[in-house]
Amino acid sequence: MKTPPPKADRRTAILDAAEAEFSAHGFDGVTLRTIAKRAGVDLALPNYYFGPKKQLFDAVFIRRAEIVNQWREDALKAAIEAAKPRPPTVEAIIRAYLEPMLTGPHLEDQGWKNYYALVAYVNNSPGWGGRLMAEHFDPLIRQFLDALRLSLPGMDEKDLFWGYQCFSGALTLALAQTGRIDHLSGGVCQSDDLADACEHMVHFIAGGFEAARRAAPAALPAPPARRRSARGTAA
Amino acid sequence: MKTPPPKADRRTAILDAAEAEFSAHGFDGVTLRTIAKRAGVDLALPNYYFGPKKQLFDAVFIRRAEIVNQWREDALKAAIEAAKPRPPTVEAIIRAYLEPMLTGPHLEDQGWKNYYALVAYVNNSPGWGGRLMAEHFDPLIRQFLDALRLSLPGMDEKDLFWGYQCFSGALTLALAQTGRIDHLSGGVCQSDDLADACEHMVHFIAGGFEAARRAAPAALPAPPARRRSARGTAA
DNA sequence: TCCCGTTTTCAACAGATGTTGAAAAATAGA
DNA sequence: TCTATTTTTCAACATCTGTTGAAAACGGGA
Repeated sequence: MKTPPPKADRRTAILDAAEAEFSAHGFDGVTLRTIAKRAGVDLALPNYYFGPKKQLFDAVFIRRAEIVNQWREDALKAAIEAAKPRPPTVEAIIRAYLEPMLTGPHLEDQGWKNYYALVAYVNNSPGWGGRLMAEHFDPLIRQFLDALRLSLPGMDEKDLFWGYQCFSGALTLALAQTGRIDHLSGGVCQSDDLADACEHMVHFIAGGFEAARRAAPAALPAPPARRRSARGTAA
Repeated sequence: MKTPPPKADRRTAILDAAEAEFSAHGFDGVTLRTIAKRAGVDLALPNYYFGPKKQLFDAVFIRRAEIVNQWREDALKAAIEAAKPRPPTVEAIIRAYLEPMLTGPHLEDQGWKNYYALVAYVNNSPGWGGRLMAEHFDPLIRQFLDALRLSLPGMDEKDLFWGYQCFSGALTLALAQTGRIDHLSGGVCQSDDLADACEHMVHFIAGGFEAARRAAPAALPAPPARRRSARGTAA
């Protein structure tokens, strides 16, 4: 009566259904009727619990955000602790960023896979997507950037941020689980095998950051000459 | 009478408008009325020229695909030629893949930037997006993978494909130009400065591929022991 | 048992959506 | 000019969309 009792909890049924639908078809590709039918509830019930459609989407996005953030923060602190008094390796930091999300028993739950695809969708959506990401993930990202700065002494700030952009892009595409790599590799890689993706990403991304630092022109007054050829502007 | 005369060409006006709208809001986030209004034409005209909505989307996607493919194929061949008789460096291959898209005078045209955002949208869309990408970009991608194989002797196939997945993800997020990196870096990086993104990506991605080869367990009978801790499945 | 707050259902709304057919206008060939 | 073809407009269609208000069903405390 006072606190909302978790009874048979149709709330989570709605969230699960919305999660699956939104992650597969995007915000505008999904109707409340589809969600309600999938959740096995009346059409009016999502609105009763969550208000308008956009608030339902936000509720889905937020539900698991703090959980995964906590995992990653713990992993980062553990990596720093394990390496003391020196800063951890770049690879250890990347691993702390990726492993809590991409490996572990929670991946048996299809709901988590749907959620990851949803995060990928949001991260690639211009405008409102960026706001959602910034609000819920930026604080932790800054912690990782701070750790990377310590592990990559002398690295230029611009290189660091562009490096993170590469990192984030690689992770985002992995989270999307589009099946592209399955087709391209002829089945050698499976995009829903997130643990496999993680293990490979760790090496690739760590190597990328270190190469980006090596290639940095540090504080040279003049940048190296660009080699480009002119080309027509359209067709 | 025989050939469709390109007159005042409302066709391209429609394609341009659709390109801008689809890239900003996705397929389902856009109405034909919005596109028609933006193009300054009647609502029925898109349907007259392109058929149903999905075919209009495909027409937008295809229009510039062959152009950019031709650019990249030329750049790859030039890189191979320039390095003969040895294979080109990994960095040269990555550069041939990125520079034709991300640098050059065609980026003055906002239409091209919109198109790139559209490609990012398609590449992150599960299901039908993968089919579009595969149909129009896979042949060229396989050429680049072949070149990478020659430049990375001894690299495991799985590592190569997962490396390409990282590469593709980094590029895709850059193409999306979501503005995330602007906010995160406090203005140090600008996501619509694709030439800057390109120059940094070249080093990062080339380093990633080389690190992925170094880290490869080659053909060891038993993979190295995984280090993970158990964790709860949800909350 | 009754009562009251919560949850669920039902039916309907006002507006938007993709698509179409027929009419009108423009165009080009004779 | 007349004529045949293409292009453009107009109006409407059937359907679907998010949202809502009122009624009904439920559930636990007296």
